[in-house]
Amino acid sequence: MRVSRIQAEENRQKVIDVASRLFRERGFDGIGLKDLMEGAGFTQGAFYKQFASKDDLAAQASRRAMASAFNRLSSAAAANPDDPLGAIIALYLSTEHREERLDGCPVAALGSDAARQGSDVKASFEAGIREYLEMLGLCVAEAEGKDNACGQAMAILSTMVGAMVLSRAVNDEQMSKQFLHAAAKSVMGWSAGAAQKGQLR
Amino acid sequence: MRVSRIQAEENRQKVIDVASRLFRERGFDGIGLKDLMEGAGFTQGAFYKQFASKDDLAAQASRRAMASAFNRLSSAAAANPDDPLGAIIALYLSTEHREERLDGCPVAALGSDAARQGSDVKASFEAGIREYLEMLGLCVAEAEGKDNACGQAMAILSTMVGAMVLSRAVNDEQMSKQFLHAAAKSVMGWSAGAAQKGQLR
DNA sequence: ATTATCTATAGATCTATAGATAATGC
DNA sequence: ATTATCTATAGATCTATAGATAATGC
Repeated sequence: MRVSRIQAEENRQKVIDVASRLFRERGFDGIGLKDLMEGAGFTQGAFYKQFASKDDLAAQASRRAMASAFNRLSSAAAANPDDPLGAIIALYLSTEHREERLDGCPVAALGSDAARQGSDVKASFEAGIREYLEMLGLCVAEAEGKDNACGQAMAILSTMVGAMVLSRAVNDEQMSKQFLHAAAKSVMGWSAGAAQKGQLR
Repeated sequence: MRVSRIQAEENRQKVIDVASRLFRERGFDGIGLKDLMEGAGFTQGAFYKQFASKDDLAAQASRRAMASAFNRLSSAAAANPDDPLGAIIALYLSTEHREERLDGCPVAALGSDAARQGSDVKASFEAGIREYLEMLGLCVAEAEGKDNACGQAMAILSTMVGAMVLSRAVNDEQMSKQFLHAAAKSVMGWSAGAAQKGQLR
């Protein structure tokens, strides 16, 4: 039954990966250790040799989820050097992202929950949010000069997170889409695409 | 043990009031029927004569919470007829609101959770969000003409909700405040105060 | 007679721990 | 000898129901 140290570490990583997805889908309180461990292919008994507590896993899974979401946005930006912010906005405020809580932005999927968690989980969110802001700040500075790029990055992120939360909290598909479109239109003003079209604010 | 019909209805309302607060504080999955009923001064056994299920209470409590939050914002707007939007923004994006999940905006406190709930809870959120948008749309139209007031109301609400969620998801007090300030600065552009100062976008 | 609330409980699930098992690592 | 994972279980809690109690409403 015992596996090698290397295998054990791989297994631990597997649990973190699975948890980072299942927490986003069901919430920190919406899934138990049994389902989390079985989702990774283990029994519940193995949990406490891998993690100190459910909170411990929540903090590590949050960090992993934030890093994964950052990489997706960052890749989209890198693939569109002419308008990196436009690419990020289009990806974040898409109906595909809205439908995909499992692999989407953890702030939108778990932000309200995170407020109720301990400081370890919040530290994971904070670290990921700082990465988000750095990325957005660079885009804004590139398009518009670096005057208060940090504040503008915060405003852009707020608008995108809020629009995604709102679009997922209603039944009406039309209203849901309108939130995404209205937010995209609003934050696009900061992008290079808009700047080129003379829509600078 | 039995009480009058009138008293029974008052008791039911009391449970909804208490639940609207406790759900905001602990999340839909973070508090059980026993604590909810005891918070209202009853035992758990009385629950199913008052409500069909926990989901049923969640939907009714969400509606109550949205109505209560709308009233607070609406009152602030009415008390400042010169700049109603400015008053709403100042109240929503305050550190007091951030600290007060229990009585604050349910979208910020439970938005991520609502996405995982059934259509009844989402209907409650949707109805409240429509009230929010109507109020914001009127403010925008008043200050700036009614061209696309609805879309601007959606963008403003998205920015405010997102900033509150973000400000509650991090440990760093400075960063938390910066989200509120950056969002306020961003959405203030739509207010009458800004319009009077020639800061129209 | 009806019923709002109570006490009590069923049956499921939750987090966490204990001890068994079987493979690794020294 | 150590230990990663397993089975099993403790003790708490969850949603929901059943039956008792005592007051209302006819």
